[in-house]
Amino acid sequence: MDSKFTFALRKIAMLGGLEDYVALSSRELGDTLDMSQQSASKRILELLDDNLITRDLGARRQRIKITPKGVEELKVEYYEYKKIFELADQVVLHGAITEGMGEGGYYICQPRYMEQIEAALGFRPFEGTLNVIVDKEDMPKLEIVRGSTGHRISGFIQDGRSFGNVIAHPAKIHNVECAIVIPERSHYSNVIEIICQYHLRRTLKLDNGDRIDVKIKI
Amino acid sequence: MDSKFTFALRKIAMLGGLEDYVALSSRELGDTLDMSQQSASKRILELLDDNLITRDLGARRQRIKITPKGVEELKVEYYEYKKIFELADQVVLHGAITEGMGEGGYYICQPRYMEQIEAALGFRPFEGTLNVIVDKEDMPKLEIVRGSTGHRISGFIQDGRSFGNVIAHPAKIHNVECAIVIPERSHYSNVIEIICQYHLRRTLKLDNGDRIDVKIKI
DNA sequence: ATTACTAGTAGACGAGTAA
DNA sequence: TTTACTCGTCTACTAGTAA
Repeated sequence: MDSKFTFALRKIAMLGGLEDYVALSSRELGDTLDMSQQSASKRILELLDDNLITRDLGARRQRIKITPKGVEELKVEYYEYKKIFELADQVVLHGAITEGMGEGGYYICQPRYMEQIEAALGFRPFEGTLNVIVDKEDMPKLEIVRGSTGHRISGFIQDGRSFGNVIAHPAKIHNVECAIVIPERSHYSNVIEIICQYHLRRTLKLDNGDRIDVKIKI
Repeated sequence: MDSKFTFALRKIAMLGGLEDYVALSSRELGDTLDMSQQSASKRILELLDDNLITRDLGARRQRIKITPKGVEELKVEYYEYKKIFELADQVVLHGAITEGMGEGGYYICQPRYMEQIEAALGFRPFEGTLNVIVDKEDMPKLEIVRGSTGHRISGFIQDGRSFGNVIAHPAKIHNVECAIVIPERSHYSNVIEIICQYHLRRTLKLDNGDRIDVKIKI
């Protein structure tokens, strides 16, 4: 799609042509597009040719409306921008609550981890983690998270058992501050573990299978 | 801003040039912009000239990063799209034109009301209101409007008669800016009164019984 | 491989103007 | 007033090619 077409389409949308016919002379369009009346008229004919707008050519003033195809074109650009600017500072993962493996909760609740988490994130986690199965289509976004810095929580050895480094990424679930924790040497997994100051299941009344959004700052 | 500049800028952003330098040859950029290597090279020079990108011209591959000015340009477009597509905060009432009761037109045209309306809505209403009988099935939507904030137009007492508070909700009929006005202490009614800068009946060629859509921002 | 110059050309634009 | 044609100009593109 030629950028000058979507540019014109966007301006028509801003003038109200998205949902309804809008009275719009070629001179007016030319003014908003910063071009002559003649060129705007030509642009309108091109948009008509490409089936991006329809037009009701009245006696005095034409009325223009964007077609469903035109709306789709605009949405494509809109979603491009969304991707650009929402990926810039946060990633939103969609998924479903699942039962904890037991493992993660025990793991992260070691005092040596807890102290560091409190220092890094500003809260002392509730004992236990909330586990979320990330939607398949959001796995690339999870990889972005894995690739980002986060806060490193150093590992240690205790009672002959080795606890590895963990990366904590600050996040929010329904505006509740939390963090997702990922072992530094993690294998590929579609389950993420979330720690929080509060008991998330109780606070947000979550049950297994419930769907949630996890917003992660990166 | 020329649309072809923001187009190129957007593609560079999608390739990762928003936050960091991204290795991007003129041929690659040409491919994503659907133009020749030569034109892409020229486009890069133009963007540099306009201070929209900076560039680290290494021995083998140049690396490109969008400047703060370039980010601003992109954000302007992003917010334009947001405005276009998130105008979904509206209620559309369907109904039919009816004869004014006379009452409303006299009521709202009091200068004390008019001044406030002009200040709140940005237009001085034409004297008289357009009355619309709202479809029965849209009455729940009308209740949503009544429940929303709107602009309060304060009442007053004049010539021993009391004029109560009125709530004005900005609206559009076929893309013409207007507002529906509802007395704060209104009884249940399926007729709404609409004020507008223009004579709506004449401007939109409306007769009693004609059906219209009223889009109300909430 | 790159980047980017020059030269030639297609097409985009605006002025004039008709309907 | 509109919309939109023709036509001349000038810009924007690509091909060829140098560095």
